[in-house]
Amino acid sequence: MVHGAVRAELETVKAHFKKDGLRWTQQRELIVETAFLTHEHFSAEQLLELTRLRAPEATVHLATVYRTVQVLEEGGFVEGLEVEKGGRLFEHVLGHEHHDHVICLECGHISEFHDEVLEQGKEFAAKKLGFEMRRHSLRIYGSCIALARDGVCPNAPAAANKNT
Amino acid sequence: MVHGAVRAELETVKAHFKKDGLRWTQQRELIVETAFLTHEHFSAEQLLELTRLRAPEATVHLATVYRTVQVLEEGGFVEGLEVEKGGRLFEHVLGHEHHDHVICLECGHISEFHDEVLEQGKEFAAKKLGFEMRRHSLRIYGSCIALARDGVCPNAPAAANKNT
DNA sequence: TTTCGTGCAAAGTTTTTGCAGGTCT
DNA sequence: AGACCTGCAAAAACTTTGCACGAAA
Repeated sequence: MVHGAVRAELETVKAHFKKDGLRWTQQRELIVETAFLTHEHFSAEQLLELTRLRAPEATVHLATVYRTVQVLEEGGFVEGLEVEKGGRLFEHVLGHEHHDHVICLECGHISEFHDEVLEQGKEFAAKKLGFEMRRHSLRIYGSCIALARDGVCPNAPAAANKNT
Repeated sequence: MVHGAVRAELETVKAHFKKDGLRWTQQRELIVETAFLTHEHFSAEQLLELTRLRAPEATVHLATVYRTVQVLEEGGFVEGLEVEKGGRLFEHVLGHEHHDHVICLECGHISEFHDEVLEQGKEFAAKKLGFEMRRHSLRIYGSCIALARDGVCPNAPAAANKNT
């Protein structure tokens, strides 16, 4: 089930592909849909699994996921997040307000937050340097919010990936 | 030539190693010295090359660099910086004031800056979330400062690595 | 039908690991 | 001597690429 906002954005992506003479294939549609439906950060491998779950009958290959995500990133539809171990994680943008990340050093869990004061501070700092800011990434590392609150890390030591 | 500040820090690192029952070998000393003498971000491979330049007679292997950098990172003597392509870059900390990074999307050049307003903003934002901040990383991507100023990217397209 | 995309497998990168011999304490 | 390190090579983990066939325009 693809609800309104996702459907609209899907059209935008489709238009973007067509504009560049790229084809809108079954695989691409599935991958993009899945990326937009996922409210988590995902690796290429996870996105593949999620896509296959949604469409077990279709054939989708990891290489295709990589290729599609690359186009999406260039188009500004998803953003990559480099992490310390393993490869990169992605998240859709889909008109989201920019947000920063809070990463638990214990379990790898990633939370998001938005702080207007910080946003203005970045804007100002970049301007002061005469630097043309295109995008930015702030990550705060420490102990999980839930860990601090409940005394328990909801994501067990071995469960850094969570896509349910 | 190892000047004062580096020498002092070297002793600190050495003490840290010994405290943990780790040995202070010729390789480790060379690698750590080199890391502290370098005022640039370096990859493991670059650190190896720099070390070999400083001590052509010694034998140092890439695996040893990785192992040493790992210990240094755990001890808080260097910090890793995940980058979009290829592996991670490192930089020594050596009592430096914390700084943020400005990365040119054209040439990959990394500049640094420090902004007290931003620092306080991060502190405040983390506190507001009840998150225990251990460290943080802010990166602003855009066009090189020098590019904006001079109209020329000082680091030619193919020269993302610069360690002189 | 022409062009582009896909699956597959192979190659590329960067980082980690097992092992046997060498070095530090 | 004993524990820890190192170089080497092989393995791992992640991503990219060449190619022949299949799908989109």
